[in-house]
Amino acid sequence: MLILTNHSCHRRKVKCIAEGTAPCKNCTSAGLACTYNAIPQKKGPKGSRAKVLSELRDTQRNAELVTGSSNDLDFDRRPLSTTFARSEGLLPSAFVESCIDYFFTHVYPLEPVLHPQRLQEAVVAMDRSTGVYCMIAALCAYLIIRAKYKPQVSVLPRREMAHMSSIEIGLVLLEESVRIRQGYDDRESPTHTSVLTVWFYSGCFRELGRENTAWTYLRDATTQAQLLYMHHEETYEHDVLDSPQKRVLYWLLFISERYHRATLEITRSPKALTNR
DNA sequence: TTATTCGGAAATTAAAAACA
DNA sequence: GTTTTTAATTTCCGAATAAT
Repeated sequence: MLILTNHSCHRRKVKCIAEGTAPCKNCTSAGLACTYNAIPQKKGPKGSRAKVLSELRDTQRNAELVTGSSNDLDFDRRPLSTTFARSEGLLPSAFVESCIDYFFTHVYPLEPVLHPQRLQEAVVAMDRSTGVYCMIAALCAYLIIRAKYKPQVSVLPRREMAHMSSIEIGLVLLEESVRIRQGYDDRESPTHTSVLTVWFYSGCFRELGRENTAWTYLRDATTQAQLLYMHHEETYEHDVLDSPQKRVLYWLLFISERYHRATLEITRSPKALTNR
């Protein structure tokens, strides 16, 4: 939920003494314009109230994943399905909308990589476009795995997911996106959507501790961005609506790539390895 | 002495759980 | 269905601090 708290009394934590339509006393005495520019957040509890129980389940399942005692989600070794067909009902609209809501509340303030209108357009186009479907699935996986989004039981795509940890749900979505993307080749004509998709993959795999996979996807994303001339300012001129978001995406890729490269150099170079 | 800041208690609100 | 409980945000009191 977007918060725009600009009211001086609220900021100052003082009681707003307004008399009719005139500016309030605090603003008048402080010489401030008396404006109330706030969109209040929804009050009340969010998510399941059985918080402790679901948290315990989640922690236990995640621990199992790390120790490898549960091998049914071993992403590296499990062969991907040979078909590239979409899994039935994996991205119902209620679930996607809840993810989008979370994205704009928790991720967008730090990583504004997608314009709200563009994302809504993508949701509409999801059914007929494989690339967009992959991006939305990747975004949802990214939110769950990387941004720690825990969807409410009521919005989950499948009933059996109520008994899965959030990481497991994220993995299902990530696998779906990666698998479907393998069925079509967008390398010859990368798009902003495909860059985003791969950027989300990279974030997911990094969070999962698959550094090499994350790095490969990050390089893929930067290459695509370069092919799209995202490093040229003229690229943004013809469509200004989401150009700020595209710029942010480009710079995030650029910074992450450099950072990752430096990290690899420090931790994995032959010299670093012999010094251990 | 007066003005301002801000920690946090109290009030308010809304969603989930419990109940009939 | 209604009521209760719980968990979230909002308000703003008043102590601490800064400015004059």
